[in-house]
Amino acid sequence: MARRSDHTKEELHELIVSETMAMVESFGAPNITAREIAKRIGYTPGTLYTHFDNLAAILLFVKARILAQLREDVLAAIKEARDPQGRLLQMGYAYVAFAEVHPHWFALLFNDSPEADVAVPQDLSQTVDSLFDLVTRELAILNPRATEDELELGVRALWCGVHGICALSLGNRLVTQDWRADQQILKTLISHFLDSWAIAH
Amino acid sequence: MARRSDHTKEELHELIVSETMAMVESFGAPNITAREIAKRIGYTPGTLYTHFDNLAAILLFVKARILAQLREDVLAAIKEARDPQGRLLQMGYAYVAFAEVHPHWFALLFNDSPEADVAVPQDLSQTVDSLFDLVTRELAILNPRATEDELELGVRALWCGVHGICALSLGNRLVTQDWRADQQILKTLISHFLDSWAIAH
DNA sequence: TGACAAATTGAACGTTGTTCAATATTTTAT
DNA sequence: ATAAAATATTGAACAACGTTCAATTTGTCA
Repeated sequence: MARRSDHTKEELHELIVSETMAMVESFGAPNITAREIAKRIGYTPGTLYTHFDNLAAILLFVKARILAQLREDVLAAIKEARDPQGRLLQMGYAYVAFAEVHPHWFALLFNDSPEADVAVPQDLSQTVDSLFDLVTRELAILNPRATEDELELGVRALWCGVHGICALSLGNRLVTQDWRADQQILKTLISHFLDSWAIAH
Repeated sequence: MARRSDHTKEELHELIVSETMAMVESFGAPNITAREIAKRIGYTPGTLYTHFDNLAAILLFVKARILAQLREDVLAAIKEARDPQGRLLQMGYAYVAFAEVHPHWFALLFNDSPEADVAVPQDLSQTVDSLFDLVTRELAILNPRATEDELELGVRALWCGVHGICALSLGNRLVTQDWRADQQILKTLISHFLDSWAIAH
């Protein structure tokens, strides 16, 4: 059993969140138990509840970290190409790759309905916004005459499109089944969309 | 307590599945309990397990019904338009509308990872295949010169795109937030994709 | 009517998230 | 240094969960 001076409040918070994040990655959020988290960090379950309201609250912190990591991946992908089309394609690749390399993380981010009693922290919205801006910038270059509304619609349409590939290639094999050509699907989707986008209006 | 002669085996099977389906619609699959199902149909929990292997098995039957209903909605939508673009748009509308009218059904269909010990029945795959064919037909009309591989890629790209809108407009408001213009996003996505599709190759 | 088959029950098991009085430890005040 | 106050941690407990299964009830058929 752990001593009080083993970790400061902050260290323990960090310990819990990072351990949970690792557990989610390996066996998925639905299989996470408070008792297992506690055992792994060398404490008893009760301790978790002196630092967090409940399990959902812990997972919310994990969510924020996962999203931050996804953002980093997408940011890094931008440097892989010099033209807008290429950058958007690379960003899409990064997004899909993230979902396939860390399926459980991705599932936690998007499949879990948020608990009603826990508010979504600003962190999450801000990170999402910054990702939106990245896409918006490229779409604006490709079509300088697009209005703000058109841009917003375009970003969301493209984002949803890419996201759909991830969502369907995840655990549920109802649509993508064993086709496994997600990258080709991604290229098809983005190319056709951008083809028309660059000309339109 | 229920009598043996109250329902035949088939009636009880039907009773369980349809009651569960209604429960999923109103408060979501994760909040379904075996005890509550049993109470609602006037039996004890044990009875469920003489007709189904476990809760997941019941939900699998529910899944099949939900998918069948989604298929009917999409089928009905085809009659709403006379040209391929219009039909594809209507199908997309139907898909998105289904997700928004029955969010819990949709979530069960696509968010739930299938249990490892329960096999996906043919029912599901077949229904999905028939939906695929509907989209393929329209895309083939729009571009008669597309190869089979291109068609398959196109269908999946489009499907994923539409699905992404649903996935993101669901419980998780991380991306679509309160924008609520899913139909506009849908139209943007499909229009741009088809614009390029009809010309390309 | 009696024997057999089948359906249903209800108590039980192990596990879950969560709570909270009791305990152990550290910090502060004297 | 010692006592007192503050805080962290524990571990037992609770209700609810999915699931199992011996016991019981019910229906069927000879």
